[in-house]
Amino acid sequence: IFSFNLLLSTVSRIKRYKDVILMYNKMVYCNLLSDLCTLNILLNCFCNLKRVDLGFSALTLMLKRGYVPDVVTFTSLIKGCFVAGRIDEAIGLFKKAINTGCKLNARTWATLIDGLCGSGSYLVALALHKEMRKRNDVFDVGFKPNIICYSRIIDGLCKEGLVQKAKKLCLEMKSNGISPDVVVYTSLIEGLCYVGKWDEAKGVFIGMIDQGIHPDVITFTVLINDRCKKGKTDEAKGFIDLMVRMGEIPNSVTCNTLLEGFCLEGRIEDARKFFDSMEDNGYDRDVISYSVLMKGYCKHGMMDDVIELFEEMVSKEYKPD
RNA sequence: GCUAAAUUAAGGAUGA
Repeated sequence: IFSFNLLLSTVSRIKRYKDVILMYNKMVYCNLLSDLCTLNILLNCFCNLKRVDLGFSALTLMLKRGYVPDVVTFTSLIKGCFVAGRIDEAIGLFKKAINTGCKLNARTWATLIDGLCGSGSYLVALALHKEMRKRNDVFDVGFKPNIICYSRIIDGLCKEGLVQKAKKLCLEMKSNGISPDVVVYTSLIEGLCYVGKWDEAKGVFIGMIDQGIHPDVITFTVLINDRCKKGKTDEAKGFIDLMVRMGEIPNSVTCNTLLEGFCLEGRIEDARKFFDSMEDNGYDRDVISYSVLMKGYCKHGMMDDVIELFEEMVSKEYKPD
């Protein structure tokens, strides 16, 4: 059976889930007795085929055969529930796993956070996180969120405008010995910008540099985006200069953001100047660069320029989207 | 001891 499991897992890993099921059926036909591992592979295939219902059937079979579902079983089923949009059931399974004494690992937790954040249930994720922390203080249930898990929740909270909660979670993370990285800092900066706390955002930016965390192109783009949306495009331009001095090269997203800023301020000439300078500086352009500038021209009724720009875009083999 | 939850995994930015 080990050999068969190895075969099935290999086929499963290359995503040929249906073939796994066919092979499994042949095994049954040949009276080969499967074990828990085989059933886990099978169950996972059902879940990945968006058939959690069949996944649960596999679970039933497992129980009927006297096997005790393990971490792998639960993790697969949780993922399957999310794939099928059955969020409440995913949470229910997670709790059931803990209550039945099944020791969950970092991966199970990551799967749950991934599913919750992926469906926008950030507050649910936070509540579960808190609950798990409490539980783990009483009895070790294997709850050890890594920086990715923290980061997803922190970012989600920031996007909901709940920076205070995000900051608190970040402090908790630190107290657990995990230092915030560039992604976490960037999320917090974006969250602060989102609620209009620019000074505090700038403070975090300076703070991260003090901590030796180098802001990257995304960090700068977040700052630039905020300044642009607040009508402070010159200040935004200043950040482009700063990032270059700090060794970060603006990418197309960074440039598009500033381009949009100029357009929003009605400074179409400056937008064009910057657009041209992008080429000179070797900064990347993409379809969005053209779209943004064309939108600017449209708003000013400069239709000839729009057409000219569009033709230039097509001639440079940028595909209109 | 070998096989299972894609650990070559999973988190942050721009226009429409």
